[in-house]
Amino acid sequence: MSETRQLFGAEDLRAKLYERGYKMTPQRKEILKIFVEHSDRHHMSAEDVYNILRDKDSEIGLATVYRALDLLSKLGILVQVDFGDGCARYELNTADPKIHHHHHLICLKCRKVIEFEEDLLDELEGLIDEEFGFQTINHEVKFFGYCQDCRRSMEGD
Amino acid sequence: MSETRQLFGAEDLRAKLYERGYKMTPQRKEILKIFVEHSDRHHMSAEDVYNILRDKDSEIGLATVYRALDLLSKLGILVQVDFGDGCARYELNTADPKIHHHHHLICLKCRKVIEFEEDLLDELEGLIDEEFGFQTINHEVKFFGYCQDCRRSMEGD
DNA sequence: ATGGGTGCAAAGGTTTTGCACTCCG
DNA sequence: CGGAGTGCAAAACCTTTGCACCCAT
Repeated sequence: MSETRQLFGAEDLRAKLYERGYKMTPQRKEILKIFVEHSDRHHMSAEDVYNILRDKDSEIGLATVYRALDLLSKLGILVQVDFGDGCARYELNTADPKIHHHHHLICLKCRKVIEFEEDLLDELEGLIDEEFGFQTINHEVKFFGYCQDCRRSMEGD
Repeated sequence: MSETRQLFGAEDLRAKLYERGYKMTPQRKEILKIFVEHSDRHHMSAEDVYNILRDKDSEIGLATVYRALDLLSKLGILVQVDFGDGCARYELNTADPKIHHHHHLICLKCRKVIEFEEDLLDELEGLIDEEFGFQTINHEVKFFGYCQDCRRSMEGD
């Protein structure tokens, strides 16, 4: 009875892969593990993951990282987010679809990303289905602006 | 007394450019004109704009298109949006900051983009300033999912 | 006239792909 | 075993940059 185990284990991965006819490999396991271990350090790019692997003396190639991130996203284990900084980023998708609605404040000056929780949009999804017949799988809300620190440092302008 | 003139004219552009020390050029005028003329066909990429220019036998180079799109965004005339399809897209920023809050429904299957208006988030910006001291300049809301057509065509699955 | 702007081509960065080899099931 | 998965390097993309020339101001 380990339903409230931590985030996402190797067996969850195996099951999800098997479900769709993919194989479990050490590479996929290792890459997912990095996201679980770095669940504090959200939204990592392929390069970020690759660098962590190299630090660990892993032999996993960059192409494999890209392929794994893509696959894990398709399986709904990761979600891709894009902060307009020229590379795709990924973060763990928490299991409960009602929980993963955190959003991002992106500072246009220092590029810092602040997260916040907000479930305000759930009701909106219902309206969107009614009006457009559109079934929302995931949504993404980003606020671009200036963070507290940068606002202070710009006061002189 | 032409305050309610159409979208965005050459003189508005000249003024905005001058204001920041940039020059008015035929290229910049032409590129903006494309957005005004194609205000129905939203969110165009640099390549899209370049192709329209080529159809018109314009000599404007792709690098100039990129530079102009970047500049027009900095001036607040265009806004950059990203649908995760590998290239940056741009659309006209309507003059009134309270009006431009339309958002996007992006179909994961056919890549169609549906727009909808929703000002629900204005109140949220106030809360964000209070809580994080973050000053929002612009926000972006995207719903990823399946459109009506694709849902129908997938019914067999 | 003069400094910003342009066009071209080359370089840059991220992501994808072809192919031989490996290894999971 | 057999086919999916991997690693490497090359290719493919989108975007930026260097440079000589051009043209708004």
